Amino acid sequence: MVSPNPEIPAEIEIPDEISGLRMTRQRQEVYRTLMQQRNHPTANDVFMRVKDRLPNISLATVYNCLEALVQHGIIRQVNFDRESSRYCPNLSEHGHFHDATTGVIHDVSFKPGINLADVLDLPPGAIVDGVEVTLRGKLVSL
Amino acid sequence: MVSPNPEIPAEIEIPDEISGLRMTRQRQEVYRTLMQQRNHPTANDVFMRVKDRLPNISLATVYNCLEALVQHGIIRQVNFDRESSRYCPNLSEHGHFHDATTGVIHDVSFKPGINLADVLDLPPGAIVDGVEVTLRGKLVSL
DNA sequence: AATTATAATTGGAATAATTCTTGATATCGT
DNA sequence: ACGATATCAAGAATTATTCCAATTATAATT
Repeated sequence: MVSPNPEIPAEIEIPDEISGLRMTRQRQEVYRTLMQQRNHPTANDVFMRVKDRLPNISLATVYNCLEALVQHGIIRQVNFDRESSRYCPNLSEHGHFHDATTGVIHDVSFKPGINLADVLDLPPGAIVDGVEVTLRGKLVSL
Repeated sequence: MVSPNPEIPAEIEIPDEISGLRMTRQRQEVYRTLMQQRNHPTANDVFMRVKDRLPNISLATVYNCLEALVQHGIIRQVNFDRESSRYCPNLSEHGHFHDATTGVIHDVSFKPGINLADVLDLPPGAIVDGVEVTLRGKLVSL
């Protein structure tokens, strides 16, 4: 069931509910923003973008929406050191390369057939349910 | 050259200088704490422990010392989501497994011969100078 | 050893991201 | 439509960390 609201252009159609989460107008717009601008925005970035479509939305609501989406496994929250959290709709298992010169964050996938747990010496009995791989460095032109 | 100060028990002897960083009394005590209690303390944890030996030390100084030690590659700063930073004197390349039930953080090393860059599809031209691998999960008794 | 220069330390104020609170709105089930 | 529940908005509160200005300690120079 897609949203019938004519105000919402159909570029990206967002269901009324995802993984049991009711997709309110605010959550839709937050989610749409992440789907459209895949450059790992912060909560504040999302807030500014969403305001074009929902001028009355508050930053607290953006935080609430992002949290709800993260909680329901619809998006991922990404942290670099102590900087503001960033959000990303790419659910495939991947890491992030943070280019120090441009500040751009690149998604980094694992080579085919690689399972991170296989290359690590985990403590016995460890059941992993979340992995974060973060690389920092420079991107030089070849 | 080790510290001749008789107030400092010799359990762990700390040089006057490490990697070009002058080891003041405060930096020594901060570093000693990390070497002795290897459970990834926060700045505040370190502060409370160091106060036993240096009752006048300030939290700002602990932050300054930790930053100086990190900057000089003497210790590592570890971040879990948006929690307070934690600090760790284990300089070998390793990741961290965060046990959700106990809150304990376990160091996780790579299996021998594994180079993280080899299992990732890095963007072309990427020069990596810092890696962080964080796992979250549970530790079950076998 | 005294003097100057430089670096480190303190304590408190300032900052920034995020969370909390409360009252208003919207949505759902009956 | 009605009451119960969930969500939202606005701003206050919180928390980790950084900044600042004044003092103290260390190092370098004479």
